[in-house]
Amino acid sequence: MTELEKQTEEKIFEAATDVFIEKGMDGARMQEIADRAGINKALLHYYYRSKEKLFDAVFTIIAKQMLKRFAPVFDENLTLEEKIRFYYQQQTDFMKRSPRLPLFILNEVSRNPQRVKNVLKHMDHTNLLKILEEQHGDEFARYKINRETLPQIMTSIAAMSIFPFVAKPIIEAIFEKFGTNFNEYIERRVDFATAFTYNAIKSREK
Amino acid sequence: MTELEKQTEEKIFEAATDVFIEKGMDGARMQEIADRAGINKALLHYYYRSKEKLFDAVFTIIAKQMLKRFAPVFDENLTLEEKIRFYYQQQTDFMKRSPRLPLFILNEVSRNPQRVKNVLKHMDHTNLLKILEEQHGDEFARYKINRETLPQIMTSIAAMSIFPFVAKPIIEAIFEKFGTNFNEYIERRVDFATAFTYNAIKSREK
DNA sequence: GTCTATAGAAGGATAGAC
DNA sequence: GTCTATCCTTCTATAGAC
Repeated sequence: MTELEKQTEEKIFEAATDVFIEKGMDGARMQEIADRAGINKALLHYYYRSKEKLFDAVFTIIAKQMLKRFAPVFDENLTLEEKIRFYYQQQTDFMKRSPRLPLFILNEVSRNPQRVKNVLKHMDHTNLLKILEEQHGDEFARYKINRETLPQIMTSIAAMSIFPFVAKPIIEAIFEKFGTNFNEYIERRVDFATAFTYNAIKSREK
Repeated sequence: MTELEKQTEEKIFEAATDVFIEKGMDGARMQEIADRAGINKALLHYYYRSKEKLFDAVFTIIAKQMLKRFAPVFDENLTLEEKIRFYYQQQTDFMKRSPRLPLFILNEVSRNPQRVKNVLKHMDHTNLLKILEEQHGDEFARYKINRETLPQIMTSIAAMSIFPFVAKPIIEAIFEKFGTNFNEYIERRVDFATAFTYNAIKSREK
């Protein structure tokens, strides 16, 4: 593959990424992707046979990149509270730069649930739970974190960080009526969510 | 307006609601709406001039119905904990019946933020904050709930209840690997979220 | 590998008969 | 009010020249 080929393919891929995230699969137009890439429609089909295949390529890469960012959560040198904070920080930083991305993924995954399975298929997940249990076994016992409550806690943490960006237009509209500023709210989000979550977990102790 | 007219218009509206929620504005097809309503495309345009206007009608009604369901949260006979539980219960019951609805709304609102403002425009919102402050002034003081932390708490509560349904395909795929069942998880969600949230709030006391 | 031109299908919208 | 037939635009995809 020559340098020029790679350049073109990459330009197409980047343009497609932008347009798909902005408009979704159904709303995206091959013409717009071609325009943004500075080439014509025919060339899109030369590199990627169809809109569907182009979308799949974009979606797979994006989803895998998102997953990769959170491996450091399993860093053993962090306390449980630090892990929680680290996760919130990573998510928030990421979504401040790509605010439309979470909704895009939720959307397309909902329309085609098979996509998630394809992405997760090649991930080493079997040990993640064990790693957490080994690193924080005593805390898990003290706070009654088990195979029943851990899913509740983890989805709550994901929810707390992702939802504000997914529901941004609604939150902004409501905040406007009460004189609250969305950006200031986000600036405080990591601190608040970390304390809120960790306090909730700690108070499970009896 | 005759009974038959109303019947047809309603059949169209209901079919459109189903299709729009399932496919979104971009993915929906007038032909499919006509088929499901048992009429032809021309009649769609007779009642609603365009796809856009049909969509607007559907979206406005749905959004207003959703908002209406939560007025009882401001019932003065409930304690703060009961209010939180009531909200989680309402949301969860609602989304168990219409699981695709929250993502639909988030999606379309994100693509056209003006829609939220149109829906909120006719709502009496100015007093909601005052009502809450009057009913729970002492708890607000004790737990340091103010105009800065209340938005954090309320978005957290919304997140905890809505996110599991919005991210259902992802959560299900991950749960599957760990042998967790989504429906059982949801059955426990109201209890867990209520305790989690209320504990987090209480632990703000110093 | 990249372009122009166009095929072919689908979708929204309308005209006109009943 | 409801239908059939059709217009017109838009979109994906391909053929063929360079």
